Parts: sequence; C-alpha cells; structure tokens
Amino acid sequence: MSQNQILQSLIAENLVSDPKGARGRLLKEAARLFREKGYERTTVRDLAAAVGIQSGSLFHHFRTKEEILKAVMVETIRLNTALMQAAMEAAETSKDKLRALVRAELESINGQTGEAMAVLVFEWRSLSADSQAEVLELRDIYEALWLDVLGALREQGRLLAEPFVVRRMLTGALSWTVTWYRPERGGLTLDGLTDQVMAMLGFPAAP
Amino acid sequence: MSQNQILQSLIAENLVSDPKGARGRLLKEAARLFREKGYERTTVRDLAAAVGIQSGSLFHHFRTKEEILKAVMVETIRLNTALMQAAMEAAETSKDKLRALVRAELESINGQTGEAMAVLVFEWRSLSADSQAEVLELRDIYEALWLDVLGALREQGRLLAEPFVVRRMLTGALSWTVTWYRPERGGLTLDGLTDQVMAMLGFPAAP
DNA sequence: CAATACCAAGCAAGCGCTTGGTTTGTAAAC
DNA sequence: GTTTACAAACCAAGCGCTTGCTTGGTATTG
Repeated sequence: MSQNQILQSLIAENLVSDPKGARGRLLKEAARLFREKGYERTTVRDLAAAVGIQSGSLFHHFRTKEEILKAVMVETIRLNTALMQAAMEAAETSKDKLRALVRAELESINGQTGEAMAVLVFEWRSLSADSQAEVLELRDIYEALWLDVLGALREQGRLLAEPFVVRRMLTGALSWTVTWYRPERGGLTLDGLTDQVMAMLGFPAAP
Repeated sequence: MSQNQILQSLIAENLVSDPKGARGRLLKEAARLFREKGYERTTVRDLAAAVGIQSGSLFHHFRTKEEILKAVMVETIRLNTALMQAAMEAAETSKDKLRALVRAELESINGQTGEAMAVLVFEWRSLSADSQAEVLELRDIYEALWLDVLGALREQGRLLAEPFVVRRMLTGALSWTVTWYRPERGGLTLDGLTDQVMAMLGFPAAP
C-alpha cells in the first residue's frame, strides 16, 4: 500500500480528517501555526484568519482551543502508526525492520506530517492531563512496534544497550532532527540521514 | 576543581547570580516554573509569588519577562560550559573524554541545573530573535568541545557516523532523558545511563 | 425547511507592565 | 552614637490591551 492509499483508508474510516475538508484544512493550518509560534502564542484569531473565517466560527468545529491541539496530535499518531506498520511489513530481517522504522519516523518528522509531529513533541505540556492520558494510550501501540524489533536485535547480540533505553534515545535523537535537518539546503538526503543513524548504532550501510 | 568551586568562581566573576541572593533565587524559581508550566503559561504574578514579592516589584530586577527567560538560559550555559571543560580535562583518552562529556551533560540535564536545561531546550522559541542570536554564540563554545572529541574518534575509525550528525543526535537523545529518566525510582543510575549511551555508540562498558 | 456553516459584536477575565509612594539597608557627617 | 542622606527594594493600585469564548442572527446547502 502506498502512503496515499493508507491516508485514504484512514479518512474513509473517519480516523483522520480529509485535508480538503474544512476540518482537515484547519488542523493543517493549526499544526503549522503551533509549530511556528507555539500553542500559547497562537490565538484563536490567528487560527481563524489562517483558514479565512471569523474567530467565533471556530467554535462550531471545536468546543475549545485545546480540542484543536488534541485533534492535531491524535490524528498524527493514527496516521503515523499506520505508516510505520506498513513500512515494517515490507522488511524481512530485524535490521531491515529497524531501518524501516528509523526511516519512517524521520519521514514523519521531516516530511508532510512534520509540523504536526513537532507539535506532538514540543506542545505536549499544553495538553490537559486528561487529554495527555488519552493520547498516551495511542502512543503505546506505536512504541510496541519499536520495542519488538529492538528486542529481537538485542537477543541476536547485535545491540549492546537495553532496547527500552535505545528507543528513548532514538525518540529524542530523531525528534531533534526537526530543529536542524534541512534536506533542501545541504547534501544529506533522508536516506543518507537514515544511514548515519544506523551507522551510529553499529549497523554500517551496505557498500 | 569541584563543581561547587566552579560555581563559586563564576559567581565571583559575576557570570552567574548567587542562588542565595534575590536575583539568583528568582532565576531558580523561574526555571522551575518555566519548566513546569512553560514560559507562556507562567505569569509575572506566578514568578513574584514564588519569591514572595508583588508582581510589579519584579520589574526592578528585570526590565521585561523575557529578560528573565534569557537570564536563566545564559547563566545555565555559562555554568555548564565551565563544568564540561573541567570534566574533560580530567579525562585522558578520547573515549574517556567522550564518556566525561556524556556523563556531564546527563548530569546537567537531570541534576541541579536540570530545570534550567529543560527550559533551554523547550522554551527556545519564546526568546526574541535577538536574544536567540546572543545565546547561540555562547552555545558555540560548548559545542566545539564535543566536535573536537568526536572528530578525534572518527579519525581513529572508532566512530562509524559523521561527528556533526552524532553530536546532533546526542543533543536530542540526552535532552530527551529529561522527559523519562527518573533516577530516584528505578534501578538505572546516572553512571548506568552513561554506560548505556556509550554502549549504544559502540563503546561497551569496561567489565 | 431543517441542519450546517458562518458572521458581527462584544463580554469577562487575565495579561505584562507602569506609576507614585513607602520601607529598608548602608555609610558618611556631625 | 546619633543624625542625615540616598539609593535600592519593595508595595498597592490599576491601566490598556489581548485572550478564549458566547451570543443572536444570517446565509448556504441538500
């Protein structure tokens, strides 16, 4: 399944909003603004202006501003979990699966959904405790994918550190790329960056 | 030189504020609050209440709220650069120097200055562009320490990835520990965590 | 002809910061 | 050893503005 097919099926199941619809467009703009200025500094007037409506009209689609933030996060996790699962199924060996996961997460962070992923990392505290708990549940599915693959490599003796520590280190390392990685200006492609991450972990790129 | 001696000499040079003084106490509380609730959600009334004065009285010590954020960041970098330099001087081989750097940065993030370090990472965008540029200059000194050591290891063929990429990955990975590492509850000590990071990079701990 | 999507206007609360005046600490002058 | 001088630290009050959100009404759509 292509990335687009995955997106389409999620839309069909009503798990993520169609980016062509009103709600989807708002979420996309919200992700952009939240990343650019931060959630607190983004006003409901900013959000409304970005999609060309009055600020009060926002509250027909969402009950509160926080609900917008939560929706951005929830839909992003749903999409990326699906993308990860698809990326992994295509790989055979544990090493290839790890590479697929790294590559997929780098793509989430630095590609189309990058703005939303950055929001997920940097605006976490702006969610109420209740919403945080809800979103955390979704993340667990996602994290289990990683731990399975890292656990297998550890058993093969090809990983020198503990899987759960490695995963957390990778979460930080890969998220952080959003602050410095600029594929458009500079020689490092996304595949090149993936190679570097794998090399750092002791898996040299095939020659 | 012990950590405390380093702190004392920086205070003597007026590069960081004495935590016993009014200014120092305010900065300490500010770091705590900024980390806990974020810069935007922390009001000048919160800050004032934390040190037991009226909100207006804050503006005798700092001209704006942003100046407080900047001061937290600047003083934190100054202190940690000094601590890093000291930690590295004690090490001999490149591998030991790398371990010293990792250990020192983990300590910055998860120890006494942890709250301020978290602010440095997560509240960066709340600084004006001018202040960002100023703080960045200070960070460059700090980063040069890392690149020297990683460069040496790369030349020895003991590092499979590019130094500047590894440094950025480590920045993310180590910063991220602030979100999950809790030494008080759980078997992993700071030295144990350092071992795990080194192992991940292909430097197994001595038996 | 209902439901959905939106507008125009504005309210109450909270924000950073200012103002004018009082207390407190310090040290020279007598 | 008391008085005088002065700055630094602080308080009490509140100004002007922005914030998230509400309200009552009007188009638009199937």
